[in-house]
Amino acid sequence: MAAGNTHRPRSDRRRAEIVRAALEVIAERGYRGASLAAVAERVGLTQQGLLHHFPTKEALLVAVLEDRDQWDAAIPRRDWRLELLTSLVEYNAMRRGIVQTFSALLGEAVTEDHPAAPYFTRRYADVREDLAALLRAEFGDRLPSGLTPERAAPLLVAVLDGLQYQWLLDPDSVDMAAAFQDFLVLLGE
Amino acid sequence: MAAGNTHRPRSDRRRAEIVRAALEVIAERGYRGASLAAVAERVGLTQQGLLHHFPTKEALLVAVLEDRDQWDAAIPRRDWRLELLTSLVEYNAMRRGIVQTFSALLGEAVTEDHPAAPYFTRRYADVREDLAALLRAEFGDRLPSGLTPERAAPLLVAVLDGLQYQWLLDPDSVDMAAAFQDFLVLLGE
DNA sequence: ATTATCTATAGATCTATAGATAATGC
DNA sequence: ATTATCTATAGATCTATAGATAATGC
Repeated sequence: MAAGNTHRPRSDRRRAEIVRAALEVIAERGYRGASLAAVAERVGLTQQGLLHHFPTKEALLVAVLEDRDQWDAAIPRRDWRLELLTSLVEYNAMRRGIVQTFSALLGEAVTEDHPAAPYFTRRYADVREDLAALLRAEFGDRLPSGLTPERAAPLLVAVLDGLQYQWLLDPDSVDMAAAFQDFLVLLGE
Repeated sequence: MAAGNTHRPRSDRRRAEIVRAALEVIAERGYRGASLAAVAERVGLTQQGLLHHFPTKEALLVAVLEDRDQWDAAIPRRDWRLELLTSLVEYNAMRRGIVQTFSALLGEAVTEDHPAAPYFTRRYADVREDLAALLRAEFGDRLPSGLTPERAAPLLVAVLDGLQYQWLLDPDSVDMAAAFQDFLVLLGE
């Protein structure tokens, strides 16, 4: 029901190429600054050729956001553990591009009527909920520090995002993985 | 030596009006999305009239960033205390516009060659340093949790920034001030 | 005189539509 | 036949420059 991507394999491959190129261009220039022509050029198409696969710029953005969800879905968020978060941060430190794409999009999403705003709003609500569940599974109704899982969850998300910005601006001064580990110790003791 | 703004008071007032309008437009559309015409219209000028006061769009951005530094400088960062940070967060929760402006700029600043990137890189290095000094003054060389001030500082910055994004996206679901207070408890016990 | 503002405009972009041609898959 | 891609182009913008006019301050 959700699929429908076994027929037209050629087209699907093209779309995947375009989405990947869009991720790159958004990392470099943000969504508003990303031109369809720049994305098209990266896959050897004209801008009009690209619009055959995605009828509008916004449709391309939607595909980019869905693509990210698929990555994450490799491991259902319900099954996350704290150690998994640590390795996620370590993994992210090795793929600057993708971190930059989504940090740039998050920043833009707080401006008025941004097409990615509903996505991020929903996503963060979900992530907070899932992380609270994770913390409850790990620690019960109170963390060692006395916080409830529901109050710790937004802090966990904030640390993850906030560290990314500091790291992107100055990778040599900020050790994302070590800092995140410090925060986990804080939460857990 | 740094001043030179007592003569031409009329011009300075105009520039201040323009900077304020620019803050608003950047909050709504980001820097790349903010057109000089939109800023000009807000102060009753043509776009070309605005360029008399700021010769380029980038010069206007620089003025916006300097304006922010002046706000902060009302209380020198060296004199900050933890309680002051708490009231800063409470204050920020009452001025969404300015938070939105700088959250949008921070997001854009991680894209390539963004004119605000050097500003944020330097600023965060400074803020981390000053917050480490603050924590050392408050707790000594080890926080109660065992962290050094230098390791706690980037977490503090990350929580401040990260909470702002969650709050901007969904103010009803995130109590910025309460969450920040929770984090301070975590740090201090 | 100097400063502030305006009109006119060059020169780049950008997204999206229309319609023609080339390539692919039954 | 259908899908993919291209050329041509409309219609908006955008920043910045040039040069004229209006307002201000000695």
